[in-house]
Amino acid sequence: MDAITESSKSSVDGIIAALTEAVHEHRLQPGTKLREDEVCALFGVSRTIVRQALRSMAQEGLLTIRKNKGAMVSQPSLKEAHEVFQARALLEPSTARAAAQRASPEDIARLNAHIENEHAAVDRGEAGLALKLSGDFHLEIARIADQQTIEAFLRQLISRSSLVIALYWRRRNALCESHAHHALVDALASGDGEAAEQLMKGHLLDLLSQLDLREREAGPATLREALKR
Amino acid sequence: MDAITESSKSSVDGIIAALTEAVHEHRLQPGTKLREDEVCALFGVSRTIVRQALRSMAQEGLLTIRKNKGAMVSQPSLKEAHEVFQARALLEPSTARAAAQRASPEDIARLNAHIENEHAAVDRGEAGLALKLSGDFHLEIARIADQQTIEAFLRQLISRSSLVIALYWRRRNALCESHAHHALVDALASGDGEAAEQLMKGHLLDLLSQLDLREREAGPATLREALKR
DNA sequence: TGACGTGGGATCGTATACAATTTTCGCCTA
DNA sequence: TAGGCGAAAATTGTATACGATCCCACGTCA
Repeated sequence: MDAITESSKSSVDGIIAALTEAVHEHRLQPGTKLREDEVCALFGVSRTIVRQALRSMAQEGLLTIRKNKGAMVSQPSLKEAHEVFQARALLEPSTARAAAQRASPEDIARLNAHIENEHAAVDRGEAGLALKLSGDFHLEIARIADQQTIEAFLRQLISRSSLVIALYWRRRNALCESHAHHALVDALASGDGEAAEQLMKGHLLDLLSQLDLREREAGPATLREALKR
Repeated sequence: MDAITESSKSSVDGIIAALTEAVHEHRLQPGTKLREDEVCALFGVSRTIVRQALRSMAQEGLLTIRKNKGAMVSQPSLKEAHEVFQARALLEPSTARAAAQRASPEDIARLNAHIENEHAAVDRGEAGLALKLSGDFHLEIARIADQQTIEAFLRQLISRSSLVIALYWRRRNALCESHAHHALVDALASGDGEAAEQLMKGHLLDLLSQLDLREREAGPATLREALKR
Protein backbone atom coordinates (compact mmCIF):
# COMPACT_ATOMS: atom_id res chain seq x y z
CA MET A 1 0.00 0.00 0.00
CA ASP A 2 1.72 3.11 -1.18
CA ALA A 3 1.70 6.59 0.26
CA ILE A 4 -1.60 8.16 -0.50
CA THR A 5 -1.80 11.88 -0.16
CA GLU A 6 -5.06 13.38 -1.26
CA SER A 7 -7.35 16.04 -0.01
CA SER A 8 -11.04 15.21 -0.02
CA LYS A 9 -14.22 16.69 1.25
CA SER A 10 -14.25 14.37 4.27
CA SER A 11 -11.30 12.44 5.63
CA VAL A 12 -13.47 9.37 6.01
CA ASP A 13 -14.69 9.50 2.42
CA GLY A 14 -11.16 10.01 1.22
CA ILE A 15 -9.90 6.94 3.02
CA ILE A 16 -12.81 4.87 1.76
CA ALA A 17 -12.19 6.04 -1.79
CA ALA A 18 -8.47 5.32 -1.66
CA LEU A 19 -8.84 1.88 -0.11
CA THR A 20 -11.73 0.95 -2.39
CA GLU A 21 -9.74 1.95 -5.44
CA ALA A 22 -6.82 -0.13 -4.25
CA VAL A 23 -9.08 -3.15 -3.90
CA HIS A 24 -10.67 -2.57 -7.30
CA GLU A 25 -7.26 -2.42 -8.92
CA HIS A 26 -6.13 -5.56 -7.11
CA ARG A 27 -3.33 -3.74 -5.34
CA LEU A 28 -5.00 -4.93 -2.16
CA GLN A 29 -5.64 -8.64 -2.41
CA PRO A 30 -8.41 -10.59 -0.66
CA GLY A 31 -7.18 -11.68 2.73
CA THR A 32 -4.89 -8.71 3.28
CA LYS A 33 -5.11 -7.53 6.84
CA LEU A 34 -5.65 -3.83 7.49
CA ARG A 35 -4.33 -2.81 10.88
CA GLU A 36 -5.90 0.36 12.18
CA ASP A 37 -2.69 2.05 13.27
CA GLU A 38 -1.14 1.31 9.92
CA VAL A 39 -3.98 3.02 8.06
CA CYS A 40 -3.84 5.88 10.57
CA ALA A 41 -0.20 6.48 9.77
CA LEU A 42 -0.79 6.32 6.03
CA PHE A 43 -3.52 8.92 6.04
CA GLY A 44 -2.44 10.95 9.03
CA VAL A 45 -5.70 10.77 10.97
CA SER A 46 -6.79 9.26 14.25
CA ARG A 47 -8.24 5.81 14.73
CA THR A 48 -11.68 7.32 15.14
CA ILE A 49 -11.73 8.25 11.46
CA VAL A 50 -10.10 5.07 10.26
CA ARG A 51 -12.55 2.90 12.16
CA GLN A 52 -15.45 4.75 10.56
CA ALA A 53 -14.00 4.03 7.15
CA LEU A 54 -13.32 0.37 7.87
CA ARG A 55 -16.77 -0.23 9.32
CA SER A 56 -18.37 1.43 6.35
CA MET A 57 -16.44 -0.70 3.89
CA ALA A 58 -17.27 -3.80 5.90
CA GLN A 59 -20.96 -3.00 5.64
CA GLU A 60 -20.52 -2.88 1.86
CA GLY A 61 -18.97 -6.32 1.93
CA LEU A 62 -15.53 -5.17 0.80
CA LEU A 63 -13.90 -5.80 4.17
CA THR A 64 -14.56 -8.37 6.82
CA ILE A 65 -14.27 -7.35 10.47
CA ARG A 66 -14.14 -9.94 13.21
CA LYS A 67 -14.42 -8.81 16.78
CA ASN A 68 -10.99 -8.23 18.34
CA LYS A 69 -9.38 -9.54 15.17
CA GLY A 70 -9.46 -6.48 12.99
CA ALA A 71 -10.31 -5.89 9.34
CA MET A 72 -9.16 -7.69 6.24
CA VAL A 73 -10.10 -7.59 2.59
CA SER A 74 -13.01 -9.99 2.15
CA GLN A 75 -12.60 -13.40 0.59
CA PRO A 76 -15.96 -14.19 -0.98
CA SER A 77 -16.93 -17.84 -0.88
CA LEU A 78 -18.02 -19.69 -3.99
CA LYS A 79 -21.63 -19.32 -2.91
CA GLU A 80 -21.18 -15.60 -2.42
CA ALA A 81 -19.52 -15.33 -5.82
CA HIS A 82 -22.53 -16.95 -7.44
CA GLU A 83 -24.90 -14.74 -5.53
CA VAL A 84 -23.11 -11.59 -6.63
CA PHE A 85 -23.43 -12.45 -10.29
CA GLN A 86 -27.00 -13.64 -9.90
CA ALA A 87 -27.91 -10.31 -8.36
CA ARG A 88 -26.15 -8.45 -11.13
CA ALA A 89 -28.05 -10.54 -13.68
CA LEU A 90 -31.30 -9.37 -12.07
CA LEU A 91 -30.40 -5.69 -11.91
CA GLU A 92 -28.19 -4.77 -14.81
CA PRO A 93 -30.06 -5.86 -17.94
CA SER A 94 -33.19 -3.88 -17.20
CA THR A 95 -31.03 -0.97 -16.08
CA ALA A 96 -29.28 -1.04 -19.45
CA ARG A 97 -32.69 -0.99 -21.10
CA ALA A 98 -33.67 2.09 -19.12
CA ALA A 99 -30.34 3.73 -19.92
CA ALA A 100 -30.95 3.26 -23.64
CA GLN A 101 -34.07 5.35 -23.31
CA ARG A 102 -32.34 8.21 -21.55
CA ALA A 103 -28.79 8.32 -22.88
CA SER A 104 -27.81 11.75 -24.17
CA PRO A 105 -25.04 12.37 -26.71
CA GLU A 106 -22.86 13.54 -23.82
CA ASP A 107 -23.47 10.24 -22.05
CA ILE A 108 -22.44 8.30 -25.13
CA ALA A 109 -19.32 10.41 -25.49
CA ARG A 110 -18.44 9.74 -21.89
CA LEU A 111 -18.90 6.00 -22.33
CA ASN A 112 -16.72 6.00 -25.41
CA ALA A 113 -14.07 7.89 -23.50
CA HIS A 114 -14.31 5.20 -20.85
CA ILE A 115 -13.69 2.49 -23.41
CA GLU A 116 -10.72 4.45 -24.72
CA ASN A 117 -9.23 4.52 -21.23
CA GLU A 118 -9.80 0.81 -20.84
CA HIS A 119 -7.97 0.13 -24.06
CA ALA A 120 -5.12 2.39 -23.05
CA ALA A 121 -4.81 0.66 -19.68
CA VAL A 122 -4.80 -2.77 -21.31
CA ASP A 123 -2.15 -1.64 -23.81
CA ARG A 124 0.03 -0.38 -21.00
CA GLY A 125 -0.40 -3.73 -19.29
CA GLU A 126 -2.09 -2.24 -16.26
CA ALA A 127 -4.60 -5.02 -15.74
CA GLY A 128 -5.75 -3.72 -12.37
CA LEU A 129 -6.58 -0.31 -13.70
CA ALA A 130 -8.37 -1.85 -16.66
CA LEU A 131 -10.47 -3.93 -14.31
CA LYS A 132 -11.45 -0.91 -12.25
CA LEU A 133 -12.38 1.05 -15.38
CA SER A 134 -14.47 -1.85 -16.56
CA GLY A 135 -16.42 -1.68 -13.33
CA ASP A 136 -16.84 2.05 -13.66
CA PHE A 137 -18.30 1.47 -17.10
CA HIS A 138 -21.11 -0.63 -15.67
CA LEU A 139 -21.73 1.94 -12.97
CA GLU A 140 -21.90 4.71 -15.52
CA ILE A 141 -24.78 2.92 -17.24
CA ALA A 142 -26.74 2.84 -13.99
CA ARG A 143 -26.05 6.53 -13.59
CA ILE A 144 -27.38 7.21 -17.07
CA ALA A 145 -30.50 5.24 -16.22
CA ASP A 146 -30.96 7.72 -13.37
CA GLN A 147 -31.59 4.95 -10.86
CA GLN A 148 -29.70 5.93 -7.75
CA THR A 149 -30.98 3.09 -5.60
CA ILE A 150 -29.98 0.44 -8.09
CA GLU A 151 -26.75 2.30 -8.74
CA ALA A 152 -25.84 2.03 -5.07
CA PHE A 153 -26.52 -1.71 -5.07
CA LEU A 154 -24.54 -2.09 -8.25
CA ARG A 155 -21.63 -0.19 -6.80
CA GLN A 156 -21.52 -2.75 -4.05
CA LEU A 157 -21.92 -5.72 -6.39
CA ILE A 158 -19.19 -4.48 -8.71
CA SER A 159 -16.86 -3.98 -5.77
CA ARG A 160 -17.48 -7.51 -4.68
CA SER A 161 -17.06 -8.70 -8.25
CA SER A 162 -13.52 -7.34 -8.08
CA LEU A 163 -12.88 -9.62 -5.14
CA VAL A 164 -14.46 -12.57 -6.93
CA ILE A 165 -12.31 -11.94 -9.97
CA ALA A 166 -9.19 -11.67 -7.82
CA LEU A 167 -9.96 -15.08 -6.35
CA TYR A 168 -11.54 -17.03 -9.16
CA TRP A 169 -10.33 -15.56 -12.45
CA ARG A 170 -9.32 -18.30 -14.83
CA ARG A 171 -6.80 -16.97 -17.35
CA ARG A 172 -4.75 -14.05 -16.29
CA ASN A 173 -4.24 -12.60 -19.73
CA ALA A 174 -7.60 -12.38 -21.40
CA LEU A 175 -9.69 -9.50 -20.13
CA CYS A 176 -10.91 -8.67 -23.60
CA GLU A 177 -14.40 -7.57 -22.84
CA SER A 178 -14.14 -4.18 -24.50
CA HIS A 179 -15.86 -5.73 -27.51
CA ALA A 180 -18.93 -6.29 -25.39
CA HIS A 181 -18.74 -2.79 -24.00
CA HIS A 182 -18.50 -1.35 -27.46
CA ALA A 183 -21.57 -3.21 -28.66
CA LEU A 184 -23.44 -2.01 -25.59
CA VAL A 185 -22.62 1.60 -26.29
CA ASP A 186 -23.87 1.17 -29.85
CA ALA A 187 -27.19 -0.12 -28.57
CA LEU A 188 -27.43 2.70 -26.06
CA ALA A 189 -26.54 5.29 -28.68
CA SER A 190 -29.30 4.09 -31.00
CA GLY A 191 -31.79 3.98 -28.15
CA ASP A 192 -32.40 0.26 -28.65
CA GLY A 193 -33.40 -0.80 -25.14
CA GLU A 194 -34.17 -4.38 -26.06
CA ALA A 195 -30.77 -4.88 -27.62
CA ALA A 196 -29.03 -3.22 -24.69
CA GLU A 197 -30.83 -5.51 -22.25
CA GLN A 198 -29.89 -8.63 -24.18
CA LEU A 199 -26.30 -7.52 -24.68
CA MET A 200 -25.93 -6.82 -20.97
CA LYS A 201 -27.40 -10.18 -20.08
CA GLY A 202 -25.00 -11.91 -22.46
CA HIS A 203 -22.06 -9.86 -21.24
CA LEU A 204 -22.68 -10.89 -17.65
CA LEU A 205 -23.00 -14.53 -18.60
CA ASP A 206 -19.76 -14.20 -20.51
CA LEU A 207 -18.01 -12.74 -17.48
CA LEU A 208 -19.38 -15.51 -15.30
CA SER A 209 -18.16 -18.15 -17.74
CA GLN A 210 -14.61 -16.85 -17.44
CA LEU A 211 -14.59 -17.54 -13.73
CA ASP A 212 -13.62 -20.83 -12.27
CA LEU A 213 -16.49 -21.34 -9.88
CA ARG A 214 -16.45 -25.11 -9.76
CA GLU A 215 -16.47 -26.55 -6.33
CA ARG A 216 -12.98 -27.25 -5.09
CA GLU A 217 -12.67 -30.72 -3.65
CA ALA A 218 -12.01 -30.21 0.03
CA GLY A 219 -8.40 -30.59 1.09
CA PRO A 220 -7.35 -33.53 3.26
CA ALA A 221 -9.36 -33.42 6.44
CA THR A 222 -6.63 -34.58 8.76
CA LEU A 223 -2.91 -34.14 9.03
CA ARG A 224 -2.44 -37.88 8.73
CA GLU A 225 -4.40 -37.77 5.48
CA ALA A 226 -2.27 -34.94 4.14
CA LEU A 227 0.98 -36.75 4.78
CA LYS A 228 -0.12 -40.08 3.32
CA ARG A 229 2.23 -40.50 0.38
CA MET B 1 -39.45 6.96 21.78
CA ASP B 2 -40.19 4.70 24.70
CA ALA B 3 -37.83 3.13 27.14
CA ILE B 4 -36.06 0.28 25.48
CA THR B 5 -34.30 -2.19 27.67
CA GLU B 6 -32.88 -5.16 25.92
CA SER B 7 -29.70 -7.14 26.07
CA SER B 8 -28.10 -8.15 22.81
CA LYS B 9 -24.91 -9.67 21.57
CA SER B 10 -23.45 -6.31 20.67
CA SER B 11 -24.58 -2.96 22.00
CA VAL B 12 -24.37 -1.47 18.54
CA ASP B 13 -26.48 -4.20 16.99
CA GLY B 14 -29.00 -3.88 19.79
CA ILE B 15 -29.43 -0.18 19.23
CA ILE B 16 -29.73 -0.65 15.50
CA ALA B 17 -32.33 -3.36 16.01
CA ALA B 18 -34.38 -1.32 18.44
CA LEU B 19 -34.32 1.84 16.36
CA THR B 20 -34.99 -0.03 13.13
CA GLU B 21 -37.96 -1.79 14.68
CA ALA B 22 -39.33 1.54 15.89
CA VAL B 23 -39.09 2.94 12.37
CA HIS B 24 -40.68 -0.16 10.86
CA GLU B 25 -43.60 0.11 13.25
CA HIS B 26 -43.97 3.82 12.56
CA ARG B 27 -43.32 4.76 16.15
CA LEU B 28 -40.47 6.84 14.76
CA GLN B 29 -41.79 8.99 11.94
CA PRO B 30 -39.80 10.28 8.98
CA GLY B 31 -38.21 13.59 9.88
CA THR B 32 -37.79 12.79 13.57
CA LYS B 33 -34.46 14.04 14.82
CA LEU B 34 -32.26 11.67 16.80
CA ARG B 35 -29.89 13.53 19.11
CA GLU B 36 -26.89 11.48 20.10
CA ASP B 37 -27.01 12.21 23.81
CA GLU B 38 -30.68 11.33 23.88
CA VAL B 39 -30.02 7.91 22.39
CA CYS B 40 -27.05 7.48 24.72
CA ALA B 41 -29.27 8.05 27.73
CA LEU B 42 -31.93 5.65 26.45
CA PHE B 43 -29.54 2.78 25.95
CA GLY B 44 -26.96 3.60 28.60
CA VAL B 45 -23.91 3.61 26.37
CA SER B 46 -21.40 6.19 25.23
CA ARG B 47 -21.63 8.30 22.14
CA THR B 48 -19.00 6.14 20.46
CA ILE B 49 -21.47 3.29 20.26
CA VAL B 50 -24.44 5.42 19.35
CA ARG B 51 -22.58 7.09 16.53
CA GLN B 52 -21.65 3.71 15.10
CA ALA B 53 -25.29 2.71 15.11
CA LEU B 54 -26.49 5.94 13.55
CA ARG B 55 -23.88 5.89 10.80
CA SER B 56 -24.72 2.30 10.01
CA MET B 57 -28.42 3.05 9.72
CA ALA B 58 -27.64 6.07 7.58
CA GLN B 59 -25.69 3.89 5.19
CA GLU B 60 -28.77 1.70 4.86
CA GLY B 61 -30.84 4.75 3.97
CA LEU B 62 -32.99 4.63 7.09
CA LEU B 63 -31.45 7.73 8.62
CA THR B 64 -30.06 10.86 7.05
CA ILE B 65 -26.99 12.46 8.60
CA ARG B 66 -25.92 15.94 7.67
CA LYS B 67 -22.58 17.23 8.83
CA ASN B 68 -22.83 19.10 12.11
CA LYS B 69 -26.61 18.78 11.97
CA GLY B 70 -27.11 15.29 13.31
CA ALA B 71 -29.28 12.35 12.32
CA MET B 72 -32.95 12.17 11.50
CA VAL B 73 -35.27 9.53 10.13
CA SER B 74 -35.09 9.76 6.34
CA GLN B 75 -37.84 11.30 4.28
CA PRO B 76 -37.68 9.57 0.91
CA SER B 77 -38.55 11.75 -2.05
CA LEU B 78 -41.14 10.66 -4.61
CA LYS B 79 -38.33 9.66 -6.95
CA GLU B 80 -36.72 7.58 -4.24
CA ALA B 81 -40.07 5.97 -3.45
CA HIS B 82 -40.45 4.93 -7.06
CA GLU B 83 -36.91 3.61 -7.17
CA VAL B 84 -37.43 1.49 -4.08
CA PHE B 85 -40.42 -0.27 -5.55
CA GLN B 86 -38.79 -0.62 -8.95
CA ALA B 87 -35.83 -2.33 -7.31
CA ARG B 88 -38.15 -4.61 -5.36
CA ALA B 89 -39.96 -5.48 -8.58
CA LEU B 90 -36.64 -6.59 -10.05
CA LEU B 91 -35.50 -8.66 -7.09
CA GLU B 92 -38.50 -10.19 -5.37
CA PRO B 93 -40.39 -12.09 -8.08
CA SER B 94 -37.46 -14.24 -9.12
CA THR B 95 -36.55 -14.70 -5.47
CA ALA B 96 -40.03 -16.02 -4.82
CA ARG B 97 -39.57 -18.42 -7.71
CA ALA B 98 -36.36 -19.70 -6.20
CA ALA B 99 -37.99 -20.00 -2.80
CA ALA B 100 -40.73 -22.19 -4.26
CA GLN B 101 -38.07 -24.67 -5.32
CA ARG B 102 -36.48 -24.85 -1.91
CA ALA B 103 -39.26 -24.34 0.63
CA SER B 104 -39.39 -27.09 3.25
CA PRO B 105 -42.48 -27.97 5.27
CA GLU B 106 -40.91 -26.14 8.21
CA ASP B 107 -40.52 -23.05 6.07
CA ILE B 108 -44.19 -23.19 5.07
CA ALA B 109 -45.20 -23.61 8.69
CA ARG B 110 -43.15 -20.61 9.65
CA LEU B 111 -44.71 -18.51 6.91
CA ASN B 112 -48.19 -19.52 8.01
CA ALA B 113 -47.33 -18.59 11.56
CA HIS B 114 -46.22 -15.23 10.22
CA ILE B 115 -49.55 -14.68 8.55
CA GLU B 116 -51.31 -15.65 11.79
CA ASN B 117 -49.35 -12.99 13.63
CA GLU B 118 -50.19 -10.43 11.00
CA HIS B 119 -53.89 -11.20 11.36
CA ALA B 120 -53.67 -10.99 15.12
CA ALA B 121 -51.92 -7.64 14.97
CA VAL B 122 -54.50 -6.27 12.56
CA ASP B 123 -57.32 -7.52 14.78
CA ARG B 124 -55.77 -5.78 17.77
CA GLY B 125 -55.56 -2.61 15.72
CA GLU B 126 -51.77 -2.49 15.90
CA ALA B 127 -51.22 -1.23 12.40
CA GLY B 128 -47.53 -0.52 12.95
CA LEU B 129 -46.80 -4.02 14.15
CA ALA B 130 -48.76 -5.47 11.26
CA LEU B 131 -46.72 -3.45 8.83
CA LYS B 132 -43.45 -4.66 10.32
CA LEU B 133 -44.62 -8.27 10.21
CA SER B 134 -45.61 -7.84 6.60
CA GLY B 135 -42.07 -6.74 5.84
CA ASP B 136 -40.66 -9.68 7.73
CA PHE B 137 -42.79 -11.98 5.60
CA HIS B 138 -41.10 -10.76 2.44
CA LEU B 139 -37.69 -11.14 4.04
CA GLU B 140 -38.48 -14.65 5.11
CA ILE B 141 -39.06 -15.61 1.50
CA ALA B 142 -35.60 -14.35 0.56
CA ARG B 143 -34.20 -16.36 3.42
CA ILE B 144 -35.92 -19.48 2.14
CA ALA B 145 -34.48 -18.84 -1.30
CA ASP B 146 -31.07 -18.98 0.40
CA GLN B 147 -29.92 -15.81 -1.30
CA GLN B 148 -28.07 -13.85 1.33
CA THR B 149 -26.91 -11.10 -0.97
CA ILE B 150 -30.37 -10.37 -2.29
CA GLU B 151 -31.76 -10.78 1.20
CA ALA B 152 -29.49 -8.00 2.42
CA PHE B 153 -30.61 -5.71 -0.37
CA LEU B 154 -34.23 -6.59 0.31
CA ARG B 155 -33.82 -5.86 3.98
CA GLN B 156 -32.77 -2.37 3.03
CA LEU B 157 -35.53 -1.94 0.47
CA ILE B 158 -38.20 -3.12 2.88
CA SER B 159 -36.92 -0.74 5.54
CA ARG B 160 -37.14 2.11 3.12
CA SER B 161 -40.57 0.92 2.04
CA SER B 162 -41.70 1.51 5.60
CA LEU B 163 -40.64 5.11 5.26
CA VAL B 164 -42.38 5.42 1.92
CA ILE B 165 -45.56 4.00 3.37
CA ALA B 166 -45.37 6.35 6.33
CA LEU B 167 -45.18 9.28 3.95
CA TYR B 168 -47.31 8.29 0.99
CA TRP B 169 -49.88 5.74 2.17
CA ARG B 170 -53.30 6.59 0.82
CA ARG B 171 -56.00 5.13 3.09
CA ARG B 172 -55.09 4.59 6.64
CA ASN B 173 -57.40 1.67 7.27
CA ALA B 174 -56.90 -0.83 4.49
CA LEU B 175 -53.74 -2.87 4.91
CA CYS B 176 -55.48 -6.04 3.82
CA GLU B 177 -52.71 -7.73 1.99
CA SER B 178 -52.80 -10.96 3.93
CA HIS B 179 -54.85 -12.41 1.09
CA ALA B 180 -51.91 -11.95 -1.20
CA HIS B 181 -49.55 -13.43 1.34
CA HIS B 182 -51.78 -16.44 1.74
CA ALA B 183 -51.88 -17.11 -1.97
CA LEU B 184 -48.11 -16.79 -2.10
CA VAL B 185 -47.64 -19.37 0.62
CA ASP B 186 -49.90 -21.75 -1.28
CA ALA B 187 -47.77 -21.41 -4.38
CA LEU B 188 -44.59 -21.90 -2.37
CA ALA B 189 -46.03 -24.93 -0.60
CA SER B 190 -46.89 -26.61 -3.88
CA GLY B 191 -43.50 -25.78 -5.34
CA ASP B 192 -45.03 -23.76 -8.16
CA GLY B 193 -42.27 -21.29 -8.92
CA GLU B 194 -43.97 -19.70 -11.88
CA ALA B 195 -47.10 -18.98 -9.85
CA ALA B 196 -45.05 -17.63 -6.95
CA GLU B 197 -43.17 -15.30 -9.26
CA GLN B 198 -46.36 -13.95 -10.82
CA LEU B 199 -48.10 -13.57 -7.49
CA MET B 200 -45.19 -11.66 -6.06
CA LYS B 201 -45.08 -9.39 -9.08
CA GLY B 202 -48.78 -8.69 -8.74
CA HIS B 203 -48.52 -8.19 -5.00
CA LEU B 204 -45.84 -5.54 -5.41
CA LEU B 205 -47.85 -3.74 -8.07
CA ASP B 206 -50.82 -3.86 -5.74
CA LEU B 207 -48.80 -2.32 -2.92
CA LEU B 208 -47.52 0.37 -5.26
CA SER B 209 -51.04 1.19 -6.40
CA GLN B 210 -52.08 1.87 -2.84
CA LEU B 211 -49.49 4.60 -2.54
CA ASP B 212 -50.17 8.16 -3.53
CA LEU B 213 -47.07 8.79 -5.59
CA ARG B 214 -48.51 11.40 -7.91
CA GLU B 215 -46.40 14.46 -8.27
CA ARG B 216 -47.52 17.17 -5.92
CA GLU B 217 -47.97 20.41 -7.81
CA ALA B 218 -45.26 22.67 -6.56
CA GLY B 219 -46.37 25.33 -4.13
CA PRO B 220 -46.42 28.96 -5.21
CA ALA B 221 -42.90 29.96 -6.15
CA THR B 222 -42.96 33.41 -4.61
CA LEU B 223 -44.49 34.93 -1.55
CA ARG B 224 -46.39 37.37 -3.73
CA GLU B 225 -47.84 34.40 -5.63
CA ALA B 226 -48.86 32.72 -2.41
CA LEU B 227 -50.76 35.74 -1.15
CA LYS B 228 -52.55 36.48 -4.41
CA ARG B 229 -56.21 35.92 -3.51
C1' DT C 1 13.28 -32.49 23.25
C1' DG C 2 8.64 -31.21 23.05
C1' DA C 3 4.36 -29.83 25.10
C1' DC C 4 2.38 -26.67 27.87
C1' DG C 5 1.80 -22.46 30.46
C1' DT C 6 2.71 -17.76 31.16
C1' DG C 7 4.05 -13.00 30.44
C1' DG C 8 4.58 -9.04 27.58
C1' DG C 9 3.66 -6.62 23.39
C1' DA C 10 0.45 -5.65 19.86
C1' DT C 11 -4.10 -4.74 18.51
C1' DC C 12 -8.84 -3.79 19.01
C1' DG C 13 -13.15 -1.87 21.77
C1' DT C 14 -15.14 1.73 24.54
C1' DA C 15 -15.29 5.89 27.15
C1' DT C 16 -14.03 10.39 27.82
C1' DA C 17 -11.94 14.88 26.83
C1' DC C 18 -11.48 18.57 23.81
C1' DA C 19 -12.39 21.29 19.47
C1' DA C 20 -15.54 23.05 15.96
C1' DT C 21 -19.94 24.20 14.60
C1' DT C 22 -24.64 25.26 15.12
C1' DT C 23 -28.53 26.84 17.62
C1' DT C 24 -30.77 29.58 20.98
C1' DC C 25 -31.91 33.46 23.47
C1' DG C 26 -31.29 37.89 25.49
C1' DC C 27 -30.19 42.54 24.54
C1' DC C 28 -29.69 46.59 22.06
C1' DT C 29 -30.94 49.72 18.45
C1' DA C 30 -33.50 51.93 14.85
C1' DT D 1 -41.76 46.42 18.42
C1' DA D 2 -39.22 44.09 14.73
C1' DG D 3 -34.82 43.04 13.40
C1' DG D 4 -30.11 42.12 14.03
C1' DC D 5 -26.02 41.35 16.69
C1' DG D 6 -23.45 38.51 19.92
C1' DA D 7 -22.45 35.57 23.65
C1' DA D 8 -23.60 31.30 25.85
C1' DA D 9 -25.60 26.77 25.56
C1' DA D 10 -26.24 22.75 22.97
C1' DT D 11 -24.75 19.53 19.68
C1' DT D 12 -21.73 17.25 16.68
C1' DG D 13 -16.74 16.01 15.03
C1' DT D 14 -12.18 14.36 16.23
C1' DA D 15 -8.44 12.91 19.10
C1' DT D 16 -6.73 10.66 22.91
C1' DA D 17 -6.73 7.72 27.05
C1' DC D 18 -7.73 3.53 29.10
C1' DG D 19 -9.29 -1.27 29.36
C1' DA D 20 -9.94 -5.91 27.19
C1' DT D 21 -8.48 -9.37 24.19
C1' DC D 22 -5.42 -11.75 21.36
C1' DC D 23 -1.03 -13.33 19.65
C1' DC D 24 3.56 -14.80 19.98
C1' DA D 25 7.72 -15.87 22.09
C1' DC D 26 10.11 -17.44 25.85
C1' DG D 27 10.88 -20.41 29.62
C1' DT D 28 9.82 -24.32 32.52
C1' DC D 29 8.96 -29.00 33.43
C1' DA D 30 8.10 -33.73 32.39
